[in-house]
Amino acid sequence: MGEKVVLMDGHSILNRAYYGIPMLTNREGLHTNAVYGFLNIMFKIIAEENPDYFGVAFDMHEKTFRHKMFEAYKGTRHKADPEFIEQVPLIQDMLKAMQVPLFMKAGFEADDILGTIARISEEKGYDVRIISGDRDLLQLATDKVMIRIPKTIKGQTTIENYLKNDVKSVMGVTPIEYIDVKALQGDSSDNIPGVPGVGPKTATELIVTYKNLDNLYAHLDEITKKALNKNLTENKEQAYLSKTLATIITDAPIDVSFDDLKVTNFYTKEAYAMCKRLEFNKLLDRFESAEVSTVNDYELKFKTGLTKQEFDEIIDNAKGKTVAVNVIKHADKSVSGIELSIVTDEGCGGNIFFKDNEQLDLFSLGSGTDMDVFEGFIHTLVRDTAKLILPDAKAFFKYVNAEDMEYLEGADKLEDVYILAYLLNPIREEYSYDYVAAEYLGFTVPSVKETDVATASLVEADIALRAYDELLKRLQSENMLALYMQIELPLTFVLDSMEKEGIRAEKSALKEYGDNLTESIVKLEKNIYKAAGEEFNINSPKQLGVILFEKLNLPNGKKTKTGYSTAADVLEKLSADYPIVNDILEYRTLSKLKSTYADGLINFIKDDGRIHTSFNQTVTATGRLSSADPNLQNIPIRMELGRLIRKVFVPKEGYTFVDADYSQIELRLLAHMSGDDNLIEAYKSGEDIHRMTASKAFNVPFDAVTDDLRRRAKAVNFGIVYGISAYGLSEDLHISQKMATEYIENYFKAYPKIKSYLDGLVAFAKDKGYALTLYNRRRMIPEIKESAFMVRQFGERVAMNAPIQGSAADIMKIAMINVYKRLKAENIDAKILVQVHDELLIEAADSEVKKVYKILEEEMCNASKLSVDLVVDIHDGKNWYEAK
DNA sequence: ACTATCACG
DNA sequence: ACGTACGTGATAGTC
Repeated sequence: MGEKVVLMDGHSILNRAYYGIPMLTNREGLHTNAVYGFLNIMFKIIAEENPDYFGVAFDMHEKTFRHKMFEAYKGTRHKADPEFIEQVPLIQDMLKAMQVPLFMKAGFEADDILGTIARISEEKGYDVRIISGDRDLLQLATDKVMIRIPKTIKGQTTIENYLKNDVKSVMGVTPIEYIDVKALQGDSSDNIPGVPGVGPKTATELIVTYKNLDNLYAHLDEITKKALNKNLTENKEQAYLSKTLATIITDAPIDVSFDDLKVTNFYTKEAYAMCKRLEFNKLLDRFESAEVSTVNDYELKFKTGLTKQEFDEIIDNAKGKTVAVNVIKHADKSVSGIELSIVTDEGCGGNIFFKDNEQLDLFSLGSGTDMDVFEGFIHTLVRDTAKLILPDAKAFFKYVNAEDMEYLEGADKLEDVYILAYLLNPIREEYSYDYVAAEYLGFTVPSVKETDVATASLVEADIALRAYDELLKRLQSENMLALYMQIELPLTFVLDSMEKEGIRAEKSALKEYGDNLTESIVKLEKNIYKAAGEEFNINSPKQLGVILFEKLNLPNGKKTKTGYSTAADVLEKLSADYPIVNDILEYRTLSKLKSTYADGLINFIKDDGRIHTSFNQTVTATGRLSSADPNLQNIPIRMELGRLIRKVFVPKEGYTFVDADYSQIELRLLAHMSGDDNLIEAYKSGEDIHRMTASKAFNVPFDAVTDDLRRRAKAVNFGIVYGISAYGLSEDLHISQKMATEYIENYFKAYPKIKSYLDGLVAFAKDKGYALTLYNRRRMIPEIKESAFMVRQFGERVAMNAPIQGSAADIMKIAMINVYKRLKAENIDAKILVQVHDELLIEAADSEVKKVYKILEEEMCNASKLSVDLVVDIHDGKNWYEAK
């Protein structure tokens, strides 16, 4: 077997990949789908061919010399997406990093380079494979030169292979004749004019008969079709010109050194770093992990697994210093315990592991001797350091006792690195230390997967220490320092308090609620099976779809990617005519309540009888909090049956729930931020805002607004806040898009400044790439610069929504901090337990309820001074149901 | 790991 | 023509 040369057509494969793979972007906002697809095709080919020589050819520029000669035909060539163009240098850099030779030559297309190298290779007796997405290359096929055309359909890549004979059997002409076919039929994407009126079929027929242009024109008189004959005659010159354009040059003046083409090692450290940067995590497996540590300048100088004595010394050394501290609870199958890592600003650091035989409980640390030592270390770190740099302050607080927490709150010596990173770009999935290292320090560091937990926790501390200064600087230059110092950082203490406090939930009541549900569910199940004529899994949308739309033949409206849609809005349309559908809807409701709430919540009730959720501060794109494990921000309320669950949330004995929620805070913010006089006046009048909107937008006297009209106006108000679209509104109100458009126009007529305000938000985001809230919180909107219409429109809606939703979040956070501080300062026996975006739930000693009302009212209303008043509704009760 | 669905603001 | 309201998290089923 001779040696093998594999050549890739860079642009064309990149282009195939671009259109074949869904859009991907990395955290820098670089588009990477084409690069990713290219590499996958490349690896597949290399695995199949195992070549001795490998290279990739690129066009020098979008328009090459040969085509510049014929400027006239340029018009048909449509401009490539910027998202594609951006990836050309990326793949070239990647290939260079992989030691793959690139071929480019001014004045020649990639085709010419491929043709030339293929010819030389064949002359040397090598087998040649050319990988391209372009059938033009077929003219290069011989018995030794195979053209391979990959096609990616639904993620599956199949490859068409053409040797000389394959071209003949598939295209009907030989590779050489194929040039003349192209000359006749033309190719608009390649600016080859061809002969008017001659398409692929006629062109092939003609060349099959006459073999080439010369012979065709020599026998022109044999062409009996009048129009065809005329076209060929009149466009003879253009046909020959087209042939020149279509012919791939095989003797381009390029130096081909087969030494350079020799395949060496693709998996270099540079390539590894690039894959990391582009976030091609699946490809990283191909690299030996030994490369990792040598990728860049990062070096971990500290040791893991220190003894108590060794760590003692390091802690001693840390006194009075700036220290990064990281605590990781580590629950492996074999060992459970805590990793404690610290790094000081004077180059000292280390890690120690505290083994715990029993399962660690966050809310009551074990009392073994090891735990005593651990607690001693934490105490010293809290009290005796000058500054604490924490990757995740709230997580750290879980290991700090109440007294030390008091001290910390007053000490002003904290930085939270992940909050800093979150504020700089809140749309990240996560803020892991390897992200911070790569984004803000330019280091590639081993991720937890690539190393062990101990090392990872130490690296995390190290990165936190190295990064916080840079992060603060960036925050300052973006005018976000106040947001960080006055809102987010103080809030960590409030959230910590809420999480530690938890909320009491009655296990027995929850159990009873669940049992009642089960009874109803069983009955519904029976009905459904009977109506369906068989038993099936009602929870499976797939099986349900088959039963409803195939077996029972119900009229089906919408479809999803995977099959029939059985979503509630689809089923609701059918429920009037088919009783089974009603039962299914009810079954859905009940099983949701049972699985997520009744059964779900019971597992979260701890020994103290309370549920301790996590309020996440670095999750949402807009600045809101989120709640998880369990989510206490989506406890049912809209339907009575679900709402009853709130009765299991109760205050401890002698205490009462006080619940306060902002009235229409987002709409009030819209009034303030847009400065629309009509909306501001509407609020100042104190009238029902939806009724007012209906009256103004639908041109009806205020008192004549019907409930239905009010409902529609309310939907428009919501729509405005979401970043209005006629489609969305029409779906929501079940009206035509035309009607919805009319509603929106009327709305903007009623509130003219809102229109210009929203337009301004979109323009701002288009210009800057982000949106801002009242308190300078930033939301990146990369979508707004995309060329894909849908994506860009989404970006525009986000640009309208983020400032409103985000400002409401800012204000609520300020209110939380102030309420928290007031309760503390005035020594009131009451604690904030839960926040639900515009609502605060407080557990107050019965005797303190009145004071708590006052504090909530004052602090929530005065959290921000707007041109319309902030209004708060407050209730109290002996459970969450009553208090709301 | 991904999709569909549905609970909340 | 494109085919969606903004922001979350949990569950069950499917691959």
